[in-house]
Amino acid sequence: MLTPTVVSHTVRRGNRTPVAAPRTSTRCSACAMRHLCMPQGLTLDDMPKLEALICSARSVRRGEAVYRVGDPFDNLYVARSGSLMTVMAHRDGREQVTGLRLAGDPLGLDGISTGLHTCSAVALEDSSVCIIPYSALKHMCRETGAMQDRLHRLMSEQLIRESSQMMVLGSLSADERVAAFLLDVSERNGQRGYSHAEFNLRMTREDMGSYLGMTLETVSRTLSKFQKRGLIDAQGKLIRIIDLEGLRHL
Amino acid sequence: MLTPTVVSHTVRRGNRTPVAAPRTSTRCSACAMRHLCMPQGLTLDDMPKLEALICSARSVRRGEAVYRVGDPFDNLYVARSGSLMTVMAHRDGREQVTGLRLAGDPLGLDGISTGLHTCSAVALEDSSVCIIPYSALKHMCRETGAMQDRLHRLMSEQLIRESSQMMVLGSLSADERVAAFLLDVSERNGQRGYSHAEFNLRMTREDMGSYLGMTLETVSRTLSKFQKRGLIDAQGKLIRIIDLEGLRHL
DNA sequence: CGGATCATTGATCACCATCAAGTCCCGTGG
DNA sequence: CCACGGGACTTGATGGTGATCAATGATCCG
Repeated sequence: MLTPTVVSHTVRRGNRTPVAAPRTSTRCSACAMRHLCMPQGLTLDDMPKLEALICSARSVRRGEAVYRVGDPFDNLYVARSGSLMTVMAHRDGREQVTGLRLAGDPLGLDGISTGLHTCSAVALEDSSVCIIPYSALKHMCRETGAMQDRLHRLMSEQLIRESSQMMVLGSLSADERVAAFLLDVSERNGQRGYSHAEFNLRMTREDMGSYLGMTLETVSRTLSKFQKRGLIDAQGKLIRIIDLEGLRHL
Repeated sequence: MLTPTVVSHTVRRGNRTPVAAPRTSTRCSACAMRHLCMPQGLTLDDMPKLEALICSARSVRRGEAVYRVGDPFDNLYVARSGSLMTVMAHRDGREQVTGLRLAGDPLGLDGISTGLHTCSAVALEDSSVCIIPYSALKHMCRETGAMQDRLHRLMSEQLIRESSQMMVLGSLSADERVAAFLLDVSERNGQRGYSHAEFNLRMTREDMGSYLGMTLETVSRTLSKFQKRGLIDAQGKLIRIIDLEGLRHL
């Protein structure tokens, strides 16, 4: 179902991306803190502890991986700017996109159970991620209940997100899948203070197809169909949702 | 894609199951402890704390739900005997099986993020589950690192399990899906000390189809095909795997 | 501009859903 | 005990959705 050309997501972005991209690494306590902790209301007393969590940032160029399948797990990450996707592989080499991560979304939680990453996280555009050493985070969770809550919630949210995607893949038609995907991205964009109606989807049609369990041709055809029906306006990766309700009703 | 008859999993089991089944509730510290904690090696010092985690058991009859979509989340559960499935619903009422839980598997982790359960957990046969109050567990995780590790690992394992299922749904053919499912059940059965080769699959063909994103007819046909090829021997719900390698190679 | 990737659209075909019988199995009641 | 009834399962026939193959057009970036 997936074409062999998907096999290496780092390479296929073309020769533009050098194998070893420069990694700027700067202190960035405020960043992960805001996303990982603040929303749930830490007390002022917690702030010093919070500062103790060593947290740096890292840039990833388009097509580059934050981590790959099989890499040892030491850190969690939080997308800070840009967007990334997670990719998983079968034994036989077939790959599938398993998730889209926007700013504020966590990355790497899957590595906790075995100590190895079971998927790769690839940047869809030049992005940056916050690095959160897992051991430090664990330590902090034992001191600060709010942090513990926040981590549990993050994991649980991720579980729900994946269950929902299982439903998309298991019971929706091609049209419904594409619509559901657009609505999901729209909503998440809105939650981040951007437009519900217009966004730049950095994934290729092939990535979308892989994520939605269909071929790139069907994705393209479906988007064209939606456009003809006046549901969306798609100019390549730039997508504008015209009739939100129409999309919701199929 | 899913027939309307799936809508109510509790009712459809027939009139045999009374609406309100009796719930035996007994102390059962040892049970959840063993599954949730012991494997990761708690020290002897931890045992008293462990005992403090109030944990009781509950019986669920075939077709009955441990919890339902929308129920308030207070407890985690661990399947103790029998087997259960998790079921999720769309807005429009369509339902899909999202997971199969055997003895030792956790239930309810999805409820942490919102405080409400987002799926239902329905018993596939008369079963029992351990009840673990989440607040007590949280408290204990802050005292005992081993417990914290264990909980994180459970959640992470669940994430991996769901990602894998996303791959099954997104990139495998009908034959491959059924084979993957049989191999998964076989392996998990083996891990529990039962036979790799022979097991009683309590799900109906419809449940399997729902879980695998296909119709019950296709499930049935696929199993028949496997039988003709000498890969398995299926007598209704009793399934014996004859050629494990054959299944692995498609 | 030139080369490669990405996207669109068309034509054909295969897989699997759907519809439809008919059988098996089990629990219940006559 | 056997007949009955209903759900579960199997199997067949047919059609539709989406995959596949193919060719062209758009876009991006060096």
